[in-house]
Amino acid sequence: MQVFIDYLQNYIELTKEEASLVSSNIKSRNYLKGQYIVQAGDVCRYQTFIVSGITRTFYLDDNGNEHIITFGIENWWNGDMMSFINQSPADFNIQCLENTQVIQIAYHNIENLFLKVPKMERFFRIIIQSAYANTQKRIIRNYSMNAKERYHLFCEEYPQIVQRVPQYMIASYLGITKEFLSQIRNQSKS
Amino acid sequence: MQVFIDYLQNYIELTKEEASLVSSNIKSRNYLKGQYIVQAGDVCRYQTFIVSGITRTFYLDDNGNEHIITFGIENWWNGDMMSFINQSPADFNIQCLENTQVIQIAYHNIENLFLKVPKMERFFRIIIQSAYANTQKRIIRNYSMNAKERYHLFCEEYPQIVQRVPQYMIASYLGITKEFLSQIRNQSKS
DNA sequence: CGAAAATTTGACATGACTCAACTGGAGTGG
DNA sequence: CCACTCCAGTTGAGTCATGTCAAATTTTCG
Repeated sequence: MQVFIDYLQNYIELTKEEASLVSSNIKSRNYLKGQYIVQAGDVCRYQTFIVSGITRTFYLDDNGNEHIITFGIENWWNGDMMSFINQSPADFNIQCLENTQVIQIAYHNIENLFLKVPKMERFFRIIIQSAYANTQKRIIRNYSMNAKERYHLFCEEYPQIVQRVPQYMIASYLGITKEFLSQIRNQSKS
Repeated sequence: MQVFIDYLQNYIELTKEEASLVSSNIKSRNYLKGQYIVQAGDVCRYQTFIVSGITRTFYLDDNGNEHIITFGIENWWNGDMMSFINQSPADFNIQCLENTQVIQIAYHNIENLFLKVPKMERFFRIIIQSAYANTQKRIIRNYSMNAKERYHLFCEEYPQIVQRVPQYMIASYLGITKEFLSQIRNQSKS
């Protein structure tokens, strides 16, 4: 828990009472490799903060193809935002790719927490703002760069992820086939 | 101004005093067709709410190609989020495609407003949350649908936009060339 | 060691792009 | 009201980036 409070203090200042209010509204939980934090069709009941481990958020389209929307690593947030906001069935699956420890805030607790500690509202605004800005950046990259460029940029920006997840998932994240990624990697060697 | 206060009340309840605090921190402004609300390289000083008119937000890549990230119409927000948050030079341009009336909140006023009316913090969290969820949806669509499917979906979802902006801009938004969009439209007729 | 999972390889197919030429308004000015 | 230009949209030929499918190879891990 303390890890999480420390992390929060990077964004907002909490008094002792506020910190303990936060603590009483969160839960720690451990998932095994392969387990799901959210499954498409279920309601996403928590915002999930990753303490350790790694996750992937993916969408299964009508043709049965998986599309990875994002990975989650230490100190990142995860969750199907739409599903959480509206408490409606999730479109996405979130699966742990390693044993993963998380901190979770339940929907009914978060609203409660926002009332008692308005600073938390601020905190989430800040977090989501930058997640939003990053998604926009991603859209641009998909449009203005080719697959090879996107791959190399990804390797630079997220070396920790490249090392820890299978290549075919990176291909999926980049929006290309595993075969084509393989080809790209081959070219780069020469 | 009142239009904007009414709009806010859809999301949060404001007392008279709060409403007047909001009013005193916003400004109305009119832009002509072709004018820029934000230009890449400048700092984005405002969050901009569109009362009437239409805008496009686009990115100019290293090869000189424009990529439309989003359009903005009545009751939508606009702004380069990264630039606004960090008060750093903007990557994006926001241009009016018609004469456009907006409400703007300046960076220094918004922080001030958040302090005095914490509900506004809540309001922005909600707005940005759904903007974020929409961008994620867009990424999935780009990956799981081809150009023709994306075009038809766009026509269904945003008929108001299709009617009001030139075709080559829609092609740019969809991530394809104007020539290819033209071809798609031809196929669909038969 | 053996089976399953991940990656690679190669032949072929295709969606989407490029470039250049052409068409058809919508001003604009004489 | 005509001639001219400008801009958006269309058409077509050729090309390229990326996908598909199937088989071979390598890696992982029980």
